[in-house]
Amino acid sequence: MAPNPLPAGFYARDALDVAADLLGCEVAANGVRLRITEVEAYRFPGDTANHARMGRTPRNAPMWGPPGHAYVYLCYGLHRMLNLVTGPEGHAAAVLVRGAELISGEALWRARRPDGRCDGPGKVGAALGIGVADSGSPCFGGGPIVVSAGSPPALLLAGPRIGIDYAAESDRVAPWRLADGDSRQVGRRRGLR
DNA sequence: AACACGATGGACT
DNA sequence: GTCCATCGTGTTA
Repeated sequence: MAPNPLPAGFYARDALDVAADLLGCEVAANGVRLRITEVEAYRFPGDTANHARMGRTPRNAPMWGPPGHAYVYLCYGLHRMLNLVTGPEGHAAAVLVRGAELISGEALWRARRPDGRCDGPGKVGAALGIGVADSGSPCFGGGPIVVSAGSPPALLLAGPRIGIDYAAESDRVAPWRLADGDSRQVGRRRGLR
């Protein structure tokens, strides 16, 4: 029997623990394969930065569904952001993929990211060529986005999240953004340690 | 039906 | 550091 590509319990734990496990994992879509270098946990309940904080809506519906699925949304009318849904069904937590390094698919990567940068969530979405139509699809086989095991970082950094000024102070300062300290594909290093 | 705004990125000072 | 493109979404009326 083939090993389950989704490790038992991998997505049944707190989003912050899953975020740490996702660092170094690989994500592939539309001909490009990347290694995840920066992530951000959106916990549930009680996280005032979480898109699901006000309850279920058509957009955030995948967050309330089973773990191991994608939640993709359009930000600022321009950027497609990739999240991986965590926790059991009904637990609307997710991990935002904020940065990644190229593994393969260089031609497409160059076409989508001419400057070679992939140190922000909108850039990751662009590099993978994903769209909101991919929201809700499975991420461990059978879907357009596939996540698999990779090489974990030797140096793990943690720091406050970015771009959530609307959230409560406690949620803004919480070190729920994680990064591979040895990677160049990491956004604002300010606050990471 | 109208409206305010964003889990950003890129250009610019 | 500042400015703002761009449009789907959620809220309010």
